[in-house]
Amino acid sequence: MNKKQDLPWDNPRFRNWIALVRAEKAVVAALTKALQPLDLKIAQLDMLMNLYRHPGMSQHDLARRLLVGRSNITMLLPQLEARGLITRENDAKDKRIMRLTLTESGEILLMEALQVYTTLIERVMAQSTPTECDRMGAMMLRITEAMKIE
Amino acid sequence: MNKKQDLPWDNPRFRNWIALVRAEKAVVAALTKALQPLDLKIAQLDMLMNLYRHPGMSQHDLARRLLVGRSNITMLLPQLEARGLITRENDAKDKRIMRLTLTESGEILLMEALQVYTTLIERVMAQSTPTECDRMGAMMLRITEAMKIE
DNA sequence: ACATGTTAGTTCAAGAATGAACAAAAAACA
DNA sequence: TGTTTTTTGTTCATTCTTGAACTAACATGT
Repeated sequence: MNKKQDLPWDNPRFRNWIALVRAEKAVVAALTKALQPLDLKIAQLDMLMNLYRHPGMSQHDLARRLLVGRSNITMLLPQLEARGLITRENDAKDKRIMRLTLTESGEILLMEALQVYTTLIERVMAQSTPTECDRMGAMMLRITEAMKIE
Repeated sequence: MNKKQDLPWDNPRFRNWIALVRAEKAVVAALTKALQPLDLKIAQLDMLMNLYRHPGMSQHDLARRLLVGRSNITMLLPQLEARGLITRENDAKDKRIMRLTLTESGEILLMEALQVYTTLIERVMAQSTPTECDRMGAMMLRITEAMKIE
């Protein structure tokens, strides 16, 4: 076993993956900072975004969509509820389910946050041509699919 | 202000970014699971990798390279030290600095972990041609650079 | 030499995320 | 109907991560 040759740093594919991870971290850090004036965490923004697109969602669905545990949702939602950004109502038919919806002020804050988000992403994606960007996006969808299998 | 038109979901660039985030999460989840038999967390693997490439690194340098706080390093290193994977020695000249190095068993474990890591990344990157993969990697480097400025 | 400032590492309190165990409600099925 | 299983959400203990405050050691400048 030739050690040197097996080292992943010499592998272009590996280096490209590392580059992706670092880029993602850098953008997440920038987004975190950019959202501070709105007093919003990324996890909170993710929740608001999902509730905007799917009003009346249950906590379980929200957790699945965000790829987090149900308990995490239970812990984080009260913050948003206390700020009046969302409402939690019991489902009429199924008393286990909590139906989540954005309030008006929640929607307003979301729109502000999305403005911040898109501005940042524009800057990120301005680093490549639209074609290149689309190609990357398609590649990422394939990767996500590949990870689901086995 | 046309609301519908401004929604980021209609923006291809935005969708591509979301795809990247989801792919990264999926791969991280897969890697976390793949490393379980070795009883290694990703954060620990990152540390071992860096110590392998830069023996005698200080904790501060390690923190900067991993983009985490210094205190995080302080909290996590004792685990690796207790398992005999690394050593921490005071620098001879500057008594503030702790010099970190991999032990032999640390290096052995690292090699096993790298095998797991590279196998996974091969599967990830097999989703695209080498050219496409390189293009993506270059794009990520540009993004990282763009995030550093301002 | 001495005062000031900077750097390396630690400690601590707080927030976020996880998974296991649990209660209540609903669904499946005999 | 009555029993069992599944689903939804909560609670709890644990781990990870952060940022601020702190100590010790070094550096700078007068």
